[in-house]
Amino acid sequence: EKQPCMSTHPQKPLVIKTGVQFSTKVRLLVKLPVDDYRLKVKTTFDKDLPPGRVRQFFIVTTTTKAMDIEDFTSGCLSVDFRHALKEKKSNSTKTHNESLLSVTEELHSLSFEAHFTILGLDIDLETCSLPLVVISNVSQMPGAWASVMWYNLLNDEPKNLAFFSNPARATWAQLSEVLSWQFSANSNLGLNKDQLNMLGEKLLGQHFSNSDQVYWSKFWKENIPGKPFSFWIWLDSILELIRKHLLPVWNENYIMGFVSKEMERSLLRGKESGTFLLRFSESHLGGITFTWVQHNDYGEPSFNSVEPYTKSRLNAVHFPDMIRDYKVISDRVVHENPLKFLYPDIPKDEAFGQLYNKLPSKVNPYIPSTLIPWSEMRSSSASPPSPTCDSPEPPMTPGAFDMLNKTLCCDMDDVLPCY
Amino acid sequence: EKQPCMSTHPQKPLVIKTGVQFSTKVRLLVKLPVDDYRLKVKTTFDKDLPPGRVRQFFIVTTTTKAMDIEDFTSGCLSVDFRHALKEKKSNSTKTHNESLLSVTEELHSLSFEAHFTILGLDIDLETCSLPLVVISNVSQMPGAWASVMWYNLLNDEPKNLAFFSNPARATWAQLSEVLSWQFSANSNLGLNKDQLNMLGEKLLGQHFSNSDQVYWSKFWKENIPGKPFSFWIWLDSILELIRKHLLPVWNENYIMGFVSKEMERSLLRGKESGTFLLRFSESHLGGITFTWVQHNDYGEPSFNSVEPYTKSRLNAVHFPDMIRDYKVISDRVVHENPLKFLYPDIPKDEAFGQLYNKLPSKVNPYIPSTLIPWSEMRSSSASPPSPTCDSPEPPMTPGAFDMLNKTLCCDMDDVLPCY
DNA sequence: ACAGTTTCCCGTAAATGC
DNA sequence: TGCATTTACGGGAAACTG
Repeated sequence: EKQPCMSTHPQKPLVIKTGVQFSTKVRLLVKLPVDDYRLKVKTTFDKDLPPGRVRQFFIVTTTTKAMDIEDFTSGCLSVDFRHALKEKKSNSTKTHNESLLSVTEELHSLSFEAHFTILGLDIDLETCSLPLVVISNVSQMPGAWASVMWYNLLNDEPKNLAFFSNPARATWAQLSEVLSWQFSANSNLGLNKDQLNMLGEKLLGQHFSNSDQVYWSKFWKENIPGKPFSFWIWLDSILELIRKHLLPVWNENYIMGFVSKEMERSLLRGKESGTFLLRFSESHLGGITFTWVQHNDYGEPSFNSVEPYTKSRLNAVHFPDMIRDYKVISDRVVHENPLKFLYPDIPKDEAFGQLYNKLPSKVNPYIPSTLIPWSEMRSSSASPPSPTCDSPEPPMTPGAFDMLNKTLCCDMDDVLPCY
Repeated sequence: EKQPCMSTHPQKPLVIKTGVQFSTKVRLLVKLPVDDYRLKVKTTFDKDLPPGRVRQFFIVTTTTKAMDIEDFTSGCLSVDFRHALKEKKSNSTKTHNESLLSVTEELHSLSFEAHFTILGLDIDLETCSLPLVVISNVSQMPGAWASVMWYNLLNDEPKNLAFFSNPARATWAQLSEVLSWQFSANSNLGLNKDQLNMLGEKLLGQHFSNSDQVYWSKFWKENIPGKPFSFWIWLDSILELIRKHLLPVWNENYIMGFVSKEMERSLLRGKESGTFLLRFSESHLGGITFTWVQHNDYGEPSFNSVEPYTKSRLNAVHFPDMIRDYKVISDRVVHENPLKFLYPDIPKDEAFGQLYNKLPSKVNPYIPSTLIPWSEMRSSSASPPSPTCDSPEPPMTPGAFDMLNKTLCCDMDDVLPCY
């Protein structure tokens, strides 16, 4: 009969951080015959304390408020709350050992009650929020949001606060839809088939089908083999990177993002030298890199990926400007920007032109100085470079790339062996 | 008889931010005959509310606590408090108009009381802190600290909470000592005569003496002519820059810092090309720049200052590395780093060598990429450059500097005209 | 409308608890 | 001791308030 709404973190409802205000709204969906009746709603946190809860919280703000007419045409009654939660420091003897759940898997709820008497009848109204996750620091947000997504994707019983003691599995068909939705919820663009395919391989291995199941632990708890973070922590770091630093570039669909290194190479192999694509780092949290292809005199391709840019660098330099200004220097000569065509064949400035920041062209007494992204490559001593300074745009020395490829082959972590 | 101590912000005692804990300690300096007596100390904020106070605060934590034996050898009694303050939202009618003082000029106090009876005598003990400034955001810290310094430098009456309704003036002799102390309190190095002289000229004009007086308003309230900030706000931004980004460089005395542009040029004029010095920006808050001298073929010096580096860039790149890696590029040729000798004649690497960050030398599959500070200079079309690429370290083209000097002359804000 | 001031709350670092 | 979780609070930005 009553319908509660919750609003906390803008895009992350159902997660509540202690000490941070959140709003709730309760609406009475039936029209009472007496609309001037002072109908009081009382809010209770964890009214029916579920078993296995270690932490207890209470509402530090007003818990009781009278309903009011929300909309004069309908005469609907509603009430808005502005709450905040605090942990009850219980010196309880029960330790965390009984539940192997982490705090972000602990589900809570908010109950709303109202009592009134009409025509001699005592009426009790009660409603309850969807399960909530309570965190104490934003660093717990990724885990909390993972729980909210997983619960609402897979739970079909009502108010199943013990869901994570035995969490259901998601089929890839279900999960991939949610993942794409996470991107479209944070931007204007979801994930396409190819991107989802790469993510599916990451979770399920080379050959998988839509009906394959993903375990909650594989999604959130267990680290990706060889990496110090789980699948969702990795993916969420990318969502945050997009939100904070790459929104226009992502919205324009200029970031291929999720592409395996095998695929990356096979895509770039046949393209013109200087063709590049943007890809999220699989080894660093919240990193983006570009890979470009360069063909040597014999037409053999080599692939180069720049060290991923993370938020600390993107705070200092605008990402499209990085692409515009990227320089390779060898032997004191600044080579032409090796990034020429965004895959498949869009001239760089045509794609990114409208995203560049204006250069500070104001006349000022200082020599303008910026931080530019650059890479220094040393040519191998066997083939000393002869930079053609007279040429306005000297090509990269093949020697530099030979050397580079040798280096690249030393580490198999994030790069394919060079054949 | 009792001696209170206050501890708030590490280096900024007597400033209290609402909602942030601070500690106090009260020590009984006389030894009472009964040392097991439960002597309770009560804390009150603004016990004797001074007139003209618009804001009222109260202590949200424990205000009363029993003294304890601090030191068993002396048997001294003392008590430690951990307090926090909150504003009393008084719906008082008195507005802020009666006092033209800003909140950081409003002085408050903390009182400590204890009562006991001994041998039939009622004894009241009471003591009180030095005047306090209460702020609600760290952005008010510079103003608050200015008040604390000025009060403690110049007030000689006891507990003069109305001090800022008619603040005394400081002689330059007094003030310069305090300013130097601010630097030595934040680092290992105070200010020398030359640096203080530049600051004195900024406040008092070209010719001044130690007995000249500085007005409080000139020190803190009024903006420096032509600038959107006052003297202290400017100086404090530099203290913060040093604390957060330049501590080792400052401690080594490598930052001349406070030097007028006239002086800068006269110092560099006679020095070898590539001699540079480090100076704080006078036009940007919390900025540092380097100026180097370059002599052309006729022996005429030109001076170049790079756009000041502020915290956002220093967050991304370590300052000594900026000096090591600074590059000037013209016509696709990277010139030798123009910074060679730290004034007067210390080879750059000898001075900064031990301050450089290690370059990430780890082998990884990515092309290492860093942000480098660089300036691009275009040579004038009249004298096309002929970069000598065969020379391992090509000198800067004179043409580039001619062009640059023309540009420099356009703006008189922060640079001298070129003669 | 606006400037001075406070509130809000993220994000890093430190402290705490198990 | 190490890891999980909470607390602390600086700092940027929004909200408030005369």
